[in-house]
Amino acid sequence: DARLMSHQRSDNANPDPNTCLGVFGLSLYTTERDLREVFSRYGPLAGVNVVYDQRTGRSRGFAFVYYERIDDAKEAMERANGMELDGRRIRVDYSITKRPHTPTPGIYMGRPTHNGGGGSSSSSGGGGRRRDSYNDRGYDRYDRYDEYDYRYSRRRSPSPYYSRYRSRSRSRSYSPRRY
DNA sequence: GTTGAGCGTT
Repeated sequence: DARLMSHQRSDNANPDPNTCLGVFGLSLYTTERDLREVFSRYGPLAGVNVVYDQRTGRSRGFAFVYYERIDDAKEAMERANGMELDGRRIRVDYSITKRPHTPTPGIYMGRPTHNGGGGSSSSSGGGGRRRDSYNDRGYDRYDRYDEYDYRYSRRRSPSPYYSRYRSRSRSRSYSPRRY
């Protein structure tokens, strides 16, 4: 099939050039500051994010480095890939994902359809909001959340356990006075 | 101060 060779599609092995680089194989002790020092050689950075394990709080051994210019990202990719950092051979590539996922609200994601006119609401909910191929490629689902109405995400009153715990520790902190 | 495949939250 000749068409297979015709144009190269970006997949996980061949991400498209991007201002966001994924850096893998890091030492657990490599910090964002360390990464800044190294990667800012190739151009001004827009940000650095080491990915931490949520439970332990320690580095998961990879990070994302954001450049302001793609050309700098490209150069950094070529020069820093395979370099040794804190005793580890690091792998640098264009990131396939662009951002941390926005924490899932766990609730209704639609917009309230406050139709002022009050007519017959026929096709408001369903399928109309397809964007483009953006979402398919792991680009931001982010913006969608920006339009999100946070009134619906507000939590209910704090759990009874919390208040009990509070009052107990509170009362404990009152040290009984001696005479 | 574990390693080591791996694309994401504080």
